[in-house]
Amino acid sequence: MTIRVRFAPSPTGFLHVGGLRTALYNYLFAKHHQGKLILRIEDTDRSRFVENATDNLINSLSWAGISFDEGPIQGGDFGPYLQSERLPLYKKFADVLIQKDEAYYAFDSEQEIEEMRNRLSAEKKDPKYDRMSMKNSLTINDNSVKEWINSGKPYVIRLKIPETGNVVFNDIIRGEVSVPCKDIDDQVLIKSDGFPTYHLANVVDDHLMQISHVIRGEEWLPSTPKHVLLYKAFEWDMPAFAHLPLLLNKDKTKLSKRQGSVAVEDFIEKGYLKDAFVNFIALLGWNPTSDREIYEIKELIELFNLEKVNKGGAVFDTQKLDWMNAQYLRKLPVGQLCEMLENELIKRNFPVKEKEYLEKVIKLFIERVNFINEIPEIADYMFRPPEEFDENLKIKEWKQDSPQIIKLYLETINNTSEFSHDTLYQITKQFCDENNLKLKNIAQLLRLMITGKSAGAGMFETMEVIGKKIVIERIENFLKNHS
RNA sequence: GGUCCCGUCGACUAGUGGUUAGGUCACCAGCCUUUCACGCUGGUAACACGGGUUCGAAUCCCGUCGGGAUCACCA
Repeated sequence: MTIRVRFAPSPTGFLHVGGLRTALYNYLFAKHHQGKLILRIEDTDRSRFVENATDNLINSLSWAGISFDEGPIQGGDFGPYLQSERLPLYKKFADVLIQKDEAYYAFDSEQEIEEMRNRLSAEKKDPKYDRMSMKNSLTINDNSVKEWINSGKPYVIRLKIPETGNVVFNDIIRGEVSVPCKDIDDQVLIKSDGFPTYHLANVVDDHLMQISHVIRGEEWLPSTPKHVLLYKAFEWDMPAFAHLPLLLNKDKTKLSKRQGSVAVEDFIEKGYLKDAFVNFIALLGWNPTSDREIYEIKELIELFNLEKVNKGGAVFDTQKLDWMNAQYLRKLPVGQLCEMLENELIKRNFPVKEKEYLEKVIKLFIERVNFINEIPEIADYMFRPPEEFDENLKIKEWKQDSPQIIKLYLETINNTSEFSHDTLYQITKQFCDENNLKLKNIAQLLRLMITGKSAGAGMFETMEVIGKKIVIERIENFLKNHS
């Protein structure tokens, strides 16, 4: 059997990280089995249609490196891949169900349904569609039904759930799941606007597109029995089901916008590296062994299997993601890091520096950041004079006798022609010995005057990169203002 | 509330009857050191609870509790 899986988002906005993980697992599963990955857009809800949402979805997906074998853009033998373009199909299959007495027409108004629910609630019963007390093709005669339909008045088609028995199905991740039929509602299949509901459309399409495995979020688990019943009503073979654990907020509720960023776009914007992000997401709910954290996509494909997917939800905590981003950042070639840094500098209107200079800055700071965009923040002084000086550092290091010491020191370095880390280190060390000082004191004093900050890269390396002229300028300037 | 799913350190997880319950992030301490990081070493920290089954349970069964999802003419 050839493996065919699909990612089936509805285009209602941006790609959610949970959606990305679902797509990723589908992708890994497909690639692992040399199968096909299909993108199907579930746009059967006209009221929630969002312009450009599909493009956004595809952009985020392709940023993450998830490509599809079939879909609305690349096409395929099982199209169209937009549900809104498959409308006649659903109607046809709904009619099949009516013929087989597995579904029925219903003519109730919204208000009538609400009244029914209120009545049921008052009687302490489940507010399910109360088939026999309502207006539908089960309760009114055939002629009236025909008349209603021919008159063009709105109606829906509902699935006729068996009254007794259980729906039992197997989930690859959870094992056997069983639900009593009496707890399942007569699901609307075709809405009064003629569009199918998700339930009908997804079953029909999965069948027609020959989907072998339905891999989707756990939020679909409660409605899976309806889908199972649908397959049975059509007498179709069922795909295998795998319901993925949810991605959670810190408070363990389903990951949502209210508690922080959830759009993949936001994470791209924040500067996360694609490989780091994918690596991290992949390990949220699945682990090959747990003695390793960093995996290339190739390895993920090789190792992935649904059986090892966890059952419990996973809190989406970005702390480890940040660490992982740093790991990937440090593996990147310097040239690429330079380009990234350059973009960040331009974005901030920092003075433009040549590539060689940026390379040196990268080398100084790459071990100190999780994101490239942190460099302009923590190392602004590499690009322009410090605008302020750390007060605490000043109080701690700038003593009564500091001006004299620095003046003396200034003379020493003024006389050196070679302004490299090694020579600066030697000179400073010697200077300290001669003046009975500790290297530490001078270094921190220099840091204060040249960078204004208490933390940074090695001071002599920093001075080497900034260069003699500017270093001396900054020291003199500081002396002028602090004598 | 009904139904379904789930329950190992703060977080991500390994574990499938016998382990001092392991790893990673975070946190703490020490080392390194011109500061901050990196790195290295060490540390705090978990099997929700109660019954069984068994010579022996994190692992199997039942119950309790807790958490979540879902109950639309949304997906």
